[in-house]
Amino acid sequence: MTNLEIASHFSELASLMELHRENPFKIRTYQNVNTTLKKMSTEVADMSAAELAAIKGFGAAVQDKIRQLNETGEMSTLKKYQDMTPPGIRELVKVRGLGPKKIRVLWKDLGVESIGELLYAINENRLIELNGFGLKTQSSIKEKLEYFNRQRHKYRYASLEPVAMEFWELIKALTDVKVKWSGALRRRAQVIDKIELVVEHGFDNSILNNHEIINVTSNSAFLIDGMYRENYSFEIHIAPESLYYSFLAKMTGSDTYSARLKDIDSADSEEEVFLKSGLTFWPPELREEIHFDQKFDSSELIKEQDIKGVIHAHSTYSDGFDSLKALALHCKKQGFTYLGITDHSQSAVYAQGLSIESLEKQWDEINQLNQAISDFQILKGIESDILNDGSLDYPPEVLSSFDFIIASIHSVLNMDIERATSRVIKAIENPYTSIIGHPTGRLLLARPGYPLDFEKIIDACAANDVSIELNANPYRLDMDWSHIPMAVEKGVMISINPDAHSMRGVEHIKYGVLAARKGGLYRSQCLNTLEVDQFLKQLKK
DNA sequence: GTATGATCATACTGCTTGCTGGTGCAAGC
Repeated sequence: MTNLEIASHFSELASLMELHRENPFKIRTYQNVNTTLKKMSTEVADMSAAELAAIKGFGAAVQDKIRQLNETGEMSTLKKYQDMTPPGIRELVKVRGLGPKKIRVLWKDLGVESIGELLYAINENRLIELNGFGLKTQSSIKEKLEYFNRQRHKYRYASLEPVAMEFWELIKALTDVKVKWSGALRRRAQVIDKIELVVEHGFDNSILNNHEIINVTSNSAFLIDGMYRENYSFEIHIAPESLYYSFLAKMTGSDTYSARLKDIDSADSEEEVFLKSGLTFWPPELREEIHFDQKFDSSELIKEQDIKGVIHAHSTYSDGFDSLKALALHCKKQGFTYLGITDHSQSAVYAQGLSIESLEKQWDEINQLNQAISDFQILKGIESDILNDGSLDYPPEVLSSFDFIIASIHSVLNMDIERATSRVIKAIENPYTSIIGHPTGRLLLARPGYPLDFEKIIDACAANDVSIELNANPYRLDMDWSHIPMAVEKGVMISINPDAHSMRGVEHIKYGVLAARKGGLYRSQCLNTLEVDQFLKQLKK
């Protein structure tokens, strides 16, 4: 079992125990196990018993539960709490903004046992009779449930990618004809609802019947759809004879885009289809509406290997899993030439944000490491919280000591568009701000983020020489790729940042690069494709 | 349930916000 899978078991256990009012310290322990597992760079399945026992917060009971998961795929304690909780209530626990205390009241006092029943009760105005509930709480719960329902049965690209790869390999092994990804998956959309494949004419659609992990729900001469491994929808489109590449190109692009492509008989490649349709060939990720009439030089598009520096990473000084030294050595080994370390600032108490004293300690260590590690540089950065009024949370004399500053919002995420926009603009106008971090605060499929007037944000960045982060964490991918053309047009540089909380987190850069390519970003428009000297020079411009 | 300092007992990120009910609490980061 992977760390992420194990982590989700502990996270569910903690939530269910909270719902059943168990010992809060046990709950805290399981929540900590969840966060630790998500940050770790080594799979616990590959670790020895002694190595597992050495991890802080992993005592005998936790080790035992991990062992059980790895050996049987199940955890008996979790099973016990699952059996005590109706399935609909277990689903409610996953809705953001609705905590265990409120859910318990809804379940025990109102008798609600599912999302559907809860929405019905809200429509009958029945929540306001409950203790601790009022009209505002009722309508905010309704909003959150509706958002949750809209996002159901969708996947973030990073979580679907390995499954889609596995499915593609499985189909390829069953047939001799050509098979390729298509649709939103091939366009590398950040949120996707199904795996789509295009297969060449001649595909024998009976081979999927009675397959143990593929469940076909409808099967015609042109389209097969069904479920893979119980919870992944798929569609297999069968190309008409001699039109494989035309069909593939059409099934990959968005609707309006595909309408411009012609049926080219017996084409040997997608490039030929584009050429004979009178269009420039674009890689799949760019085949979206908003690029319709734009011109791109696809050889200039950013690639993963163009990124020179790892910007935005957390170490054990705040809430990261790995030490500063381990992170730096890892980045060097991966071929990067610099690391911009950005632990949390002092007001981020929940993430052990750095006091001024801890900052000085970190700077001493950075100086020593920079002496010791050759051909590599660690830059002194910080992810400074943007406070409610838009100010940063260190005094100017401290802010001026950093090599660069990422300013991000981590609290009060519910401002309206005017207040949120002016808050961010004030942070952009701060003379010490270099980069605006995860600008909208969204979490894909979980939280929409606060509303922002993005044009004003981009204008303010252009006026103040501030770059915008494309946070590469697959849950964020924030800024959204669709805003990249506007930023680029106004000369604002984009920094593709992993927001790494461990060595492994550095890998997320690849998802940021995919999103940046969707936005049509060239390597010259990306801040951290610059070598370290140019990077620093660009900041000081 | 775990870590720590002393052998069983004790402490465990903390602050802000907004809602509800007239001060306390849930939820979020």
